[in-house]
Amino acid sequence: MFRIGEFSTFTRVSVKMLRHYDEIGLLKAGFVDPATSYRYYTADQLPRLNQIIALKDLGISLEQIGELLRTELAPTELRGMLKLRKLELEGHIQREQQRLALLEARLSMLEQPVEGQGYAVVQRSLAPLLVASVRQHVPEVGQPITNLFEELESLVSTHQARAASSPLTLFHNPGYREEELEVEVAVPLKTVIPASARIAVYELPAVPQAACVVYTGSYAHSTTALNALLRWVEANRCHVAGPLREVYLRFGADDPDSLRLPPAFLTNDSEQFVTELQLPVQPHT
Amino acid sequence: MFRIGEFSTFTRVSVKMLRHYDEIGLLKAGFVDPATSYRYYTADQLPRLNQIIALKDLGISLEQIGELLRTELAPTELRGMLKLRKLELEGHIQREQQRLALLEARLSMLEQPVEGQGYAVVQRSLAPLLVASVRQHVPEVGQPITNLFEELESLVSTHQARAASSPLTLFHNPGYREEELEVEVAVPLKTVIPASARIAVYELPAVPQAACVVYTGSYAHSTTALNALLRWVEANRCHVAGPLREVYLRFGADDPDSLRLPPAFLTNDSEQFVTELQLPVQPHT
DNA sequence: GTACACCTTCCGATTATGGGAGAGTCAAGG
DNA sequence: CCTTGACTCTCCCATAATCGGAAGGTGTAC
Repeated sequence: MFRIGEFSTFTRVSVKMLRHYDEIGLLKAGFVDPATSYRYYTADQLPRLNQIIALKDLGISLEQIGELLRTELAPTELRGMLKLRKLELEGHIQREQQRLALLEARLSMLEQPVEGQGYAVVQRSLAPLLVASVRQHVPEVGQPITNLFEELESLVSTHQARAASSPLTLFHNPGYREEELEVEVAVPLKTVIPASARIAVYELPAVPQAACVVYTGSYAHSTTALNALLRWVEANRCHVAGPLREVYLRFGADDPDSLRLPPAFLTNDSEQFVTELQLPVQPHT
Repeated sequence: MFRIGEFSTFTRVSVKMLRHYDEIGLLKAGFVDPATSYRYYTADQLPRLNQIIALKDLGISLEQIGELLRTELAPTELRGMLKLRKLELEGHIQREQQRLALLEARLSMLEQPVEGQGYAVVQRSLAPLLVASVRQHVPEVGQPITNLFEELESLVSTHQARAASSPLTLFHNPGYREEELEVEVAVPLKTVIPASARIAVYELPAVPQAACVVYTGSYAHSTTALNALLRWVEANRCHVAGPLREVYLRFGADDPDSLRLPPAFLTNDSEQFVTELQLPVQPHT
């Protein structure tokens, strides 16, 4: 039987935390003196505590750990989780690196004078466009969207209905933009093809007036371009009248004629990409 | 001028957060209607917000970001921070992997029956030992300790005072073990050498009774060994009477005779290491 | 002119963790 | 046997960044 302080020094878990684990039932003290309420721990409890801190280091919340330990998890299960977590961690690292790239773009933005960032914003109208599209909530722009494009393109190609213009993404104002991002990825069609539950086939409405800007380079630069767009909108005293569209004019540098490659977001070697942002606007108020 | 919701959708910062940033003065709304308290944002504020989220993604707290932006940071400075952060991130990744290794050890512990974990705990006495030592708070076991050993060994070798026994670490109960770990790393001496402010030279007291266990392999296994030790202490109804000692009997597999290599913690290829844990105990109560 | 989307403030919750107050307990030494 | 000092108890509060919700006011489009 060890007192809480001793147990704390050997397990390197703070007294506060041991008490906390006791409270939430994650690791109850082995014995509690009914007279003094002193907690006493036994060596038998060490394995469980070790499990707990191992799982905690895996990034699992205490609540989930409690559930896991309640089910007396088989070692193989743990192994599996370990592997899974390892993968997850690697993916995490990758995403971190992407973030760094994006961030680099954001920072480089600051190095130039804020005003003339060299983005030529033009106002024009957008023609209606027959498309096949998937609309979906995604946690963030990137891989998921590329996957959606792959799905769409493969479907459309089986019907040989692909029109020779660029694929695009529409960013729908998702409620008040808490939580997730609602995107609609769309590829142009020359003929109507059967829709499905997931995939809609319809005509994107014409837009009488849109502020448009073309940017080159990876997705990381889109922030800057959007910035220019909004600045234009403000300067011209219009207001936004529809979801932002992002049109992938050129992507896949080696194969500029192929429209069938989905855009590769956030890759490093994407400096040759050409993208247009289109923002529907209405003049005046 | 954009209303908060619109600004939110385009910057992908939630309305709640925009209001929060306004409150704490990180990004004040460009204009607040005095009658309605409506917040209005301008395109001019986009760069600043982009800075904020860039820095936030760097892992910097909002408070610090505020300070940074107040000083109108030079771009080169930002570059530097970026590089720094990148390094930091890589280090972080490395540590994560170490943690995974340690964790693997913890988990594998579970795969064996909890009882006989094959650790032979013996009780014996420890002789007094003249040492040079550094006592210091460290955030975690690992690199810092290795460095301390290097420092000690190099000092001792200039005096040619090294005794031919193993270096060790003492883990002092650091208060109640909140915050940091207080370790004392020590190398044995055959003669007294001058002490300094950092480095103490004295005789470690003899310990009449200590529970000892030898384990092989990397530091990751020490948890298990300590576990066995505490179990023994409990079973033999003694209690702990001093700081835990960790004696590095063999380390640096290629050069078993060299006592001058500091132990390499948490490395992968350390399966040949031999370490003894010694825990001073007192019988009975 | 009414509905509906949007905005406001205020209050509370989250998760893992620690600080501190005020009071009780244990063990060792006088 | 009593004091002392280290230890423990419970309770309350705080953090940082973020969200949820309630109650009430605003703007605008049909």
